[in-house]
Amino acid sequence: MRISALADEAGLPVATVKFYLREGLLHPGVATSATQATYDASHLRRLRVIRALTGPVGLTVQQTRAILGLIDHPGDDLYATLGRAVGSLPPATSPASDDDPDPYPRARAALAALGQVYDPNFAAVAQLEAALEAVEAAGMPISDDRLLEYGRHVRDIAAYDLERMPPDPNSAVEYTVLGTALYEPVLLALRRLAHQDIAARRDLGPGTASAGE
Amino acid sequence: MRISALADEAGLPVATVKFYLREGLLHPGVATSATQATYDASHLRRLRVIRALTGPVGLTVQQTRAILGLIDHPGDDLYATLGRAVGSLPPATSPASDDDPDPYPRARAALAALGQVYDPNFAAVAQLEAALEAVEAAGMPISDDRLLEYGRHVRDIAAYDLERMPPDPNSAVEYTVLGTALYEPVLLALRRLAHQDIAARRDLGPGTASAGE
DNA sequence: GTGATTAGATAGTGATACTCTCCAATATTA
DNA sequence: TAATATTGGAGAGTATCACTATCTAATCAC
Repeated sequence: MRISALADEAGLPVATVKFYLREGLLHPGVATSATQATYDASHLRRLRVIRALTGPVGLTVQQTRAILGLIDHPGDDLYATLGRAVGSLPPATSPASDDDPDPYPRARAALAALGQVYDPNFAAVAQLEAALEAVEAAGMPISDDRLLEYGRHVRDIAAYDLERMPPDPNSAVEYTVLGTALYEPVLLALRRLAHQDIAARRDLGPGTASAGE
Repeated sequence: MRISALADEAGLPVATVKFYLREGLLHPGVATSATQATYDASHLRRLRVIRALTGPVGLTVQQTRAILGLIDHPGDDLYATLGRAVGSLPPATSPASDDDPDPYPRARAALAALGQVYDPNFAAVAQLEAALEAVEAAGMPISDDRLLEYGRHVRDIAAYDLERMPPDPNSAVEYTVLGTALYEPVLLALRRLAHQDIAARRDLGPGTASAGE
């Protein structure tokens, strides 16, 4: 398969495929001469993953490269690989300064309330802190009750995810890393649809709301 | 309060505040002369919302303007306003062509399985379709079982959200629109943390995984 | 009255994700 | 075999975005 056929199959301009090659997102084809290389199904598959990550998931090329790198060269520790994967996902957070004794107070409190491990080195902790800061600053702080409710459901979802991890180590990394990233848009779309569905069923006009938090 | 004081309080450069004024994200202050205007707490509050939306939520200035516009000028129908809000949120989707009899087959099937209303005009339906297409293309299709599991939990979360809607119509719109957008990063961070927590508890190395889906 | 500040407008910047152009070498086809 | 098309590779160009900087005339604070 030559580059034009590959681009056609993937539904992309040849220039874009070349761009991904240059950026190291797509592995090179097998060169058959100075001006020719052949590509196979693995390239097509990779292009589809790239488009999924840069599209609905909304990753930049840099972030996509980081995620793909983890899949291609997983460490021997899935827990650590998962941590690195989350660190490559948006929203990007800056590392906390070393001399701050309690860099993520909101996240720490939240995780304590949920009975979960608090590891300040995990990127998602910084992401949670930033998210909690933002909702607070925007005047819509999250009550403990809401946090517990969200946490409980989300934990069930995560448990479901991990129960279905494939046994093969390489597949496990790919499943976990891609699953974390790819299923997020699905989850958000489902939540938005559930809001709509419930609102529709209650036939809520602006004056027919119920009690506050 | 003058613009420099406002910028200081919000922790932003004056140039950025001016930019938001120009872009119509921030309402103008009260002009006291040709070269002076005063700003108040409402401006500070608005700046915090803007930063929350453009930061962790990851909206562009355009999308932020659309969301703020909905809060400032809500229609008299919360259901429709919610629809417009979701349409302004990423990921952006292009409208389906009118002559396509079934533009969102995956989303339609998913909603049918969940027993929820299918409304092809709702933006989240297109978003769900795009997300499902992407996971499929990436080689990690979602099983019906997983969809049901996600849908069930997410629906409970949405029900919790709507139960706590404030009674006042204007507050209800703000709560619903901002709540949809602002709580999403929290939810995603919690899911990532739950993955980590469960992985840590099981002390999962690469070889210690369980059964596949 | 003098130096700082402001509103408002215009232009510049740096990052990002492509997209285009060009070239010499090679492949395909008539 | 000759004409035409395609390719790999490299470089430059483009469009968008979210600021950021500069400038000017007016006004403020001391």
